[in-house]
Amino acid sequence: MQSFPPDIRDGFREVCRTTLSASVFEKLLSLILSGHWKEGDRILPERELSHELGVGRASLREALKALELIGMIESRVGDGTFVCQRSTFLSRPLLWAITGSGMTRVDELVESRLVLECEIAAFAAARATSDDMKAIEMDVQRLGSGLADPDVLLDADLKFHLGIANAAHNQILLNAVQMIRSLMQQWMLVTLHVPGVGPRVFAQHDAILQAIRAKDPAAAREAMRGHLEEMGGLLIRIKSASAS
Amino acid sequence: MQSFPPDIRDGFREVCRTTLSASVFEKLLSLILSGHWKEGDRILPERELSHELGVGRASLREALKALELIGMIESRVGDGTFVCQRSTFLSRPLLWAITGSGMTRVDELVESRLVLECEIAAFAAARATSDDMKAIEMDVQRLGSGLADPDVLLDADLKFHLGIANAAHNQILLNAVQMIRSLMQQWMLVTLHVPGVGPRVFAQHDAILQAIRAKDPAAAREAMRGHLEEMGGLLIRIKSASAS
DNA sequence: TTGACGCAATTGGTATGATGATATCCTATA
DNA sequence: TATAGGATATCATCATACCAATTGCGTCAA
Repeated sequence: MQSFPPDIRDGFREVCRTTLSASVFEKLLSLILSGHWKEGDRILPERELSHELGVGRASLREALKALELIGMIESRVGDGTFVCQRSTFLSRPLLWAITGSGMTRVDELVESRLVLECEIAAFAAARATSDDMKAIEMDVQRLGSGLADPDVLLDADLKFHLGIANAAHNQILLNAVQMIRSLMQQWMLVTLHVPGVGPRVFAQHDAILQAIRAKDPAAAREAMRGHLEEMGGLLIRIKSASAS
Repeated sequence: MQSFPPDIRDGFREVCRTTLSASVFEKLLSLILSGHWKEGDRILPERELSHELGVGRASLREALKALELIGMIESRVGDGTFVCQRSTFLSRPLLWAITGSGMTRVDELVESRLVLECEIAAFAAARATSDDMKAIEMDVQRLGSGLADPDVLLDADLKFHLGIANAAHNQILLNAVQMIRSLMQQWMLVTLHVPGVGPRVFAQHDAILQAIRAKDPAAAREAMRGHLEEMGGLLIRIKSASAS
């Protein structure tokens, strides 16, 4: 792993122009982002890690806590510290920004989704590989066979849209979709509980899939637009009905 | 079995189901996001604040450090702790994700911008208020009168695009534009140094402005698309030329 | 009067040790 | 064999002490 000279402490300290905690934070961050520590991995106990890095436990804890608060790692008492899914930490700051400024407007979320995912569907139609197609097809099938269970529906729907975003081969847009999706998550489930919505979603997903399979960007864009407009409209109606 | 003596801390602790640092973090976060603490404000010294909240200094520091690492506050030894500008912290986690995973693909940034800002321009044309228009017009003028200085160009360009995103009246999309912009910032300056680009940008900005003023969404979308495609293409050519 | 020097107070940065709470694993006993 | 209990590992929190950097004030000399 890290083969440092006997005295890691001095070498480590020389590098740090800012504070120790910040250096530790950056080091841990890069270890996670580079994939050296993967999702679900358990990282060393605080005491060992602090000894290994040659810093006090307080400094290490400040870095760890920062990582935890932005959602990159999770600490469980008596168990250890674990790396979280990559998608969660991206959405959190945005979530703060939205909720913190009191702007939890559903219509803005729906609109943002429309802007992003229509074009993403078009890109996917132009760029999807056969592996991408297989993944998307599987999600459509899974949704079709789980119409009874809203939880399965929610998950299959999520995977479907992420699969398409993945097929668009643009990391930035993929991240954006993930963020918006996690912001909408709470309301999605409400929509999927409405009777008759499941089969409708299935049909629309299938239409989108066909357009992508046919490598027809314009058709994919319009199919996605129809899907999102209908579901978004339903969501907004439910929201305004429950508010009044 | 045994009853604890009345203690102020118990009330605070009972509320927190998570950890103490997380509670403190959320409390401070809301104080900043709600505007109770404004940009540039100096917040209480650690010792006083920890005493005020009834938590140990270590716990408070973990929360403060997290806020500092995501760019919301800044600590200076012997001076104090201050609230940063709001715009910086939004993009940081995404910045880490992009740079950390080695995906610094300019073409993806350009493409993402295209997807977002074309529709945003259309929304702006439909929704801009007279105040929005004034702000946008001012930025166009400022760019026109500062063609000689790339730094002014960069700033006026940024303000122009943010002004339009603001006029679209969608917080989510505004945040998205801010993020992508800060990711591109380093390369934007290179583009604006190319001779002849300044006047070209000015003309295109003006065209977009006219379309928005005319409340013509389709024209605004196409004007923005033309602008971004030309500048994006230029940027990609510069990047690939310097890479080879 | 004014400038420079220096000391003390303030404030964040770091380290350490102690104590508590909780999850996991192992062992002993019924 | 199954369950209860303890041993252990691990994070959570606090108190304290000391270090380092900055600020500000007061003193002293020109």
